[in-house]
Amino acid sequence: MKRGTAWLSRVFLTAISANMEGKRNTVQRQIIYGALKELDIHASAEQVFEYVKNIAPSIGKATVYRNLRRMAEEGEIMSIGNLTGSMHYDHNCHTHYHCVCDNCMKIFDVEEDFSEVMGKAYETEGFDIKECAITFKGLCWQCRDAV
Amino acid sequence: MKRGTAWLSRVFLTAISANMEGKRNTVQRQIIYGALKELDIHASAEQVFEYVKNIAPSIGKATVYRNLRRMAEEGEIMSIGNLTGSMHYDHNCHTHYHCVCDNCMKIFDVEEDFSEVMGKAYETEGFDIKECAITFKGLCWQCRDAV
DNA sequence: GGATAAAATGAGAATGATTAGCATTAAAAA
DNA sequence: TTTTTAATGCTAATCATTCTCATTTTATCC
Repeated sequence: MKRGTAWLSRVFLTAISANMEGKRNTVQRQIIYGALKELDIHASAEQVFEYVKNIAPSIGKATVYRNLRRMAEEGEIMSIGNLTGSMHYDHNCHTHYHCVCDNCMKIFDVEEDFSEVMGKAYETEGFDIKECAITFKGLCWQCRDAV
Repeated sequence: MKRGTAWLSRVFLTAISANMEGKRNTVQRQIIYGALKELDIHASAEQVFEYVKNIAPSIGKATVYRNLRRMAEEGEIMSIGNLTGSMHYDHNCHTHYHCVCDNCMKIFDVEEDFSEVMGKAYETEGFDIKECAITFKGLCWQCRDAV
């Protein structure tokens, strides 16, 4: 049973709004972006790969890693390091930060505005700051009670 | 030419002040701690290993990784992830944060106090925050002019 | 000071995450 | 439809790190 992936574009016709000049909007890329959005848990590349396998088993692991990295570089999604040893991705691209629970390892959003923090470091360090990653570690409200 | 490492304790008699109950203060551990302090560049485990090889070529890579991880767990040194893909270590243990230059990849200290930031996240997220990692990326004052 | 128990070491194999190489496939343009 | 070349899907390779385990060494006990 040989199958292509063209039929999938009907299912996963995700509107990818970023700059695509010179790039090709492949079905795989759409599926991967869609999977990240569906998962909605700051998924790791491996988690995205597992999810994608159910939709299109022919998609290779390298394609998942490649697309996630590129999408992050192009600003279409956000990459989050320093959480669990592997890279995680977030389809939510507006500036925000993260908490990781030491117990359940779930990742939570922190929506506060820390722009004054960046300005502070800029002034005193003379460092031309492009981006700022803030990661909190601790216990989420569920695990705080359970542990 | 067979040599032990006992002679080295005279050279690297670093005062390790942390809780050592049940632990053994081996010569290797002292050398590794001393190397991290000498390097003073937020070295990676690999960099520490390279430096240590010059002092005591017999010290294995696993021992360097093992000791750095343990010392960080015990609070004797500080580990810094999310910088370059590998784990870095800092003998400076008082609370502070880091800038990484995108160009020269050097790591700089940020001495500001962000405790109010942590408090803010605690209040609004209900997250019991144990630690907070803030990493800035950008260009240092040298590279800003050179690039 | 020597015997003893257990923690720590050193060497290399194993692991996990990620990337590289390359022949093949398939978007977008002509 | 043909052409161009970016993107894919394998697999092997890489990199950082941890694991395994026989051997060594530290701290303790006599």
